Amino acid sequence: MCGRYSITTAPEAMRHLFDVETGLNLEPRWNMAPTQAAPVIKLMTEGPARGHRVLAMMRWGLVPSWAKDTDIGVKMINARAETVDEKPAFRGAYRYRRCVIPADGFYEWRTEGKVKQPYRVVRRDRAPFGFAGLWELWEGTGEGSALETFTIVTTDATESIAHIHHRMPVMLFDRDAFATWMGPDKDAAGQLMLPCDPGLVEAYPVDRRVGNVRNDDAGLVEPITPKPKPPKPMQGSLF
DNA sequence: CCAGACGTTGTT
DNA sequence: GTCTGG
DNA sequence: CCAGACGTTGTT
DNA sequence: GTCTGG
Repeated sequence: MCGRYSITTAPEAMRHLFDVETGLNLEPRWNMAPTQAAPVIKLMTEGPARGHRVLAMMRWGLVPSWAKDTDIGVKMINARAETVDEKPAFRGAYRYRRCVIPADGFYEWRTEGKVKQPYRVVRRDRAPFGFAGLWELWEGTGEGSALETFTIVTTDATESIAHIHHRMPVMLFDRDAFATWMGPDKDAAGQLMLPCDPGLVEAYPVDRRVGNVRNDDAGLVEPITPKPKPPKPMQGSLF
């Protein structure tokens, strides 16, 4: 699945790749976590700019419009591609509010013996990409409580990373895919919800510090070389 | 009809 | 074990 | 997703 | 809001 990712791409490169203007001052994020505000590309749904692409900061964890409070969002950080067209929590967003979340890697944890080892999944060419996402507007009760939130669509893991984890986010690799995903044709968008070509991605182990959301620095994306096990002390004496 | 859920992952 | 915070 | 808390009373 | 369970 996808519960942590990175987006360190320079704003200028993001504007170019996603064809969207932004006045936002985007700092690199090596450790984006649920409930945090992340840059998301959507189409304006109303007003004179209707249909235009915009980059907005949204909270990760979709809060449906009918929710009494925003707590439910924590449980909605991912949406299964297989059921996104049916589930009450996602159906409306899937039909009308598909979005693209800029990223340049995501993290998956694998339990290895006693430790949970994090891996970072990236494109083999190290280029940024987009996650297929859905967004919602939650207006709450009072004035000024409006909140935009998003979720990341997941599918089966592609073969090259399946040894780490059996699910992965739906990845969009180029401008055509971004346009189709956000476009009006729901069924065309649905065709994109597949595991990616295994040749396009790879995974490598990273520092376990990424587990703590308070850590957010460039060291988190550096490959680590697994520590060799300390040699066992000699049992008995040879002499 | 009303009440209550509405989600995913991983593990057993 | 389960919930909350980030 | 993981990490870290998980509680109350009274006193300062 | 809308679906499911009873």
